[in-house]
Amino acid sequence: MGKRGEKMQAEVLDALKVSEAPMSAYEILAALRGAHPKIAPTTVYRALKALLEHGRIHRLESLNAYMTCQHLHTDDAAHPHQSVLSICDDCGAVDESEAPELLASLGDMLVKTGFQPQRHVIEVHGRCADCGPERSVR
Amino acid sequence: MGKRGEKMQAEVLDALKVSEAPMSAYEILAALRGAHPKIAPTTVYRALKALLEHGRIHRLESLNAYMTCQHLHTDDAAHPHQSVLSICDDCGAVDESEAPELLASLGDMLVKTGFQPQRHVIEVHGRCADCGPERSVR
DNA sequence: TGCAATTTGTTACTATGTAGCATAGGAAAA
DNA sequence: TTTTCCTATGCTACATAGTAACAAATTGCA
Repeated sequence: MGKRGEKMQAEVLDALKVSEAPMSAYEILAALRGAHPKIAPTTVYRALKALLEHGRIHRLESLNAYMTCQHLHTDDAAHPHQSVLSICDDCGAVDESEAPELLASLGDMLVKTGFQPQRHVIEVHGRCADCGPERSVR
Repeated sequence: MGKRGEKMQAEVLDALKVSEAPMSAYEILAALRGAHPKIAPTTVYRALKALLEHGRIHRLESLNAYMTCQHLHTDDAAHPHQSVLSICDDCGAVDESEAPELLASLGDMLVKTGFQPQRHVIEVHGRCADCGPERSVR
């Protein structure tokens, strides 16, 4: 296993940890420009790919953005998993929940039709508790 | 209500109906080049937006692509709804299922945390019945 | 030390989506 | 019928997201 990529991955992960909301790849790129003036998109995407494979981050398909995985990670235990992501369209905050029964019943339903599930994308848009019920004024 | 947009929308919808698999906006653009040599992306995106709002098509967030809604539509009844989309990564076919109980329990779970759901994105990647269980050779 | 493997840099490109403004054509009022 | 207005479309340009291909550098190991 190559360890050389880990420095860049750590910097990308730090950028994501600092941010409240998910970041697009190009926002990460901009954040790293300070330390690496010549950094290119390719470098960021390579780090993101590795982090995704290790389950350290999630990609938000409906936002084209990335966030850190909120579940516990020991340094060496890579554990990719399936989550439900709830996205506040008002403040941009995203929360991650596990819902094993729900995923199981979703899987069961599809298996009955002959479909073999491999990856779930479950993203719910709405308003988070902090932003409260629909306000007319934003 | 303006009716002028409907011609373009119908042509986009037809292109999607003809296709087995979902199409990207630019594939639709290419398909319409025959009838409209000078068509620009903007036009296609405007038609897609209107069709989405009327529930005639779905956007696949994890593919950046669009497909027709497989549920019945009378010509005037616009009924946007929430579906589960199962996407075959082998042949590209997408199937749409309704799962009201599942969506309800997902919603309930989030509401308990104070989150107010407004739009669900549920896309499951895997292999469809036709493509069968995992083949080593593709 | 020197070779092999892999990361990173670099350039260029493809894909996806939007802004802004001019124009045209239909609906509705005069 | 003619004018006015609203909105769809055409059009140019741009913004954002992601990838390919190859060169240069760095590390591990013989």
